[in-house]
Amino acid sequence: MVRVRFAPSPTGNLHIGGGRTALFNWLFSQSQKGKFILRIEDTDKERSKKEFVDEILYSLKWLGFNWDELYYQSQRFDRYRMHADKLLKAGLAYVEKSPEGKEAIIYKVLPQKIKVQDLIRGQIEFDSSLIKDQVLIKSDGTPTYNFACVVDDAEMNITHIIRGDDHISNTPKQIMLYEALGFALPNFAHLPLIMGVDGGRLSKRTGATAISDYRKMGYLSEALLNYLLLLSWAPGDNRELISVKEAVKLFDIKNVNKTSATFDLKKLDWINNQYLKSADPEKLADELIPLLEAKHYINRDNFDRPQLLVLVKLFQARLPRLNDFVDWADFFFLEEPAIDPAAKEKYLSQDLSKEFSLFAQKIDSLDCFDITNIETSFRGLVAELGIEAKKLIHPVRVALTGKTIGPGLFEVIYYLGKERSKRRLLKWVK
RNA sequence: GACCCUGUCGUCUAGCCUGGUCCAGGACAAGAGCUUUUCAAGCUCUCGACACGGGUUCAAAUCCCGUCAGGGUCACCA
Repeated sequence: MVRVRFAPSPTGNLHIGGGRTALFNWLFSQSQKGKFILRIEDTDKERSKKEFVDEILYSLKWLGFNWDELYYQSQRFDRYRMHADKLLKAGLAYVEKSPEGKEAIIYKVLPQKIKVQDLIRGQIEFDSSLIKDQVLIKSDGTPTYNFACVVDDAEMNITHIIRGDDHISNTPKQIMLYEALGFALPNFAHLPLIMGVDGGRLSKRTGATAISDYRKMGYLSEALLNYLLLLSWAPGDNRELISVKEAVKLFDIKNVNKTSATFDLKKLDWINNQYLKSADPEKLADELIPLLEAKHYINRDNFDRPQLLVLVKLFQARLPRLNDFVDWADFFFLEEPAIDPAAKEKYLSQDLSKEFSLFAQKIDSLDCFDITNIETSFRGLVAELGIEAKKLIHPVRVALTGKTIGPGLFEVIYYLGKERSKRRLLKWVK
């Protein structure tokens, strides 16, 4: 039975790199019909925070990673102590006293060659004479990372350790401890790191790093997962859009790339748009309701849901991020549209009183106010005036929406309604 | 500095294991055009890479060596 674990430290939010590590662990466990174990590495009492634990669990749930078991290292200190004492008794470790008289337990590193068979990188060799003695239990009684990690992975029967590249140099240290403790070695697989656009480590400087921030910005979890997947793995047939569900079937850890990848928001936006296009409008509406409410565009308990669904359908094909809807569709909710100054300059700087009032009259006199009739009357008007349709379409769009971009004009007029459309047009009639 | 990992279009990648079908394919971005209505949507086209140098071979992106470059790690943080 395959057992993998994701072991975040609650000293910060779940970030992109952590999310990606969780993804590959989860993917591997699912593809092997194994177990996915979550272990909170909260041995650092100073830096570990309950709020970060909550944030990490929340983000993992949002991504859809359900765990089979959950452990906290802070509840297992007696296990680490017990194994450290064992090494002490066996003469493989020694005690060192600090000037204040506190005792730490330190593992004595013996010179040897250590070989690791990495599932992604192949064989890696280390010379342990380059590694200094390793602290197992610090003088404050807490275990060090490498020690707690080995004890836990062994006691939790972890079969495959899938983690970031930055842990490669921890691997020989951990292997020595496995052997000293008499534990069987697990398999190792080191994923390439994700870099920021500046080539360095992904950091807040190079963009948001917390998974929850991506949710806040309006990315769908399916899209983020698809993007993260593509960052170091490809199904091999030139496909870019692949769901996690499909990936589970096709995944083979041997096909994971070795090269570190740069996190590129542009492609994430594109993938997100692809998912937004085919997303269920009902679900998108549910996500949007709190955002629209925050802007006071709607009242949660009293708004026209069918109307919102219509708007979602009108916009979803062109949104890079779901949140853009709030700004792009604002003119449906606001009493007066916010006019973009550049758009006004470009399309409303000349006097269109005659054209606007004629069009207002036209739509006012429509017996059947529907998209087809609105377009027919508009086409009739520009024919009468002898002008090109686009000479009037753009100014009308700006007057009604305040923007130069958006869905088709006649749909906008229809959903805005006869009265509001008229009022917004006549506002520009002198 | 030492040790370790990695090096295909600006970015993500396919191909590399099992050399020839690759004057290197796809996607994002960018640029151009089309769309009797805009657009961040759609369609079409264009630009653009095997890090460098040696070697092996009839033949190398693919195998070997070296160089260079980028990254990671060297904590009583995880």
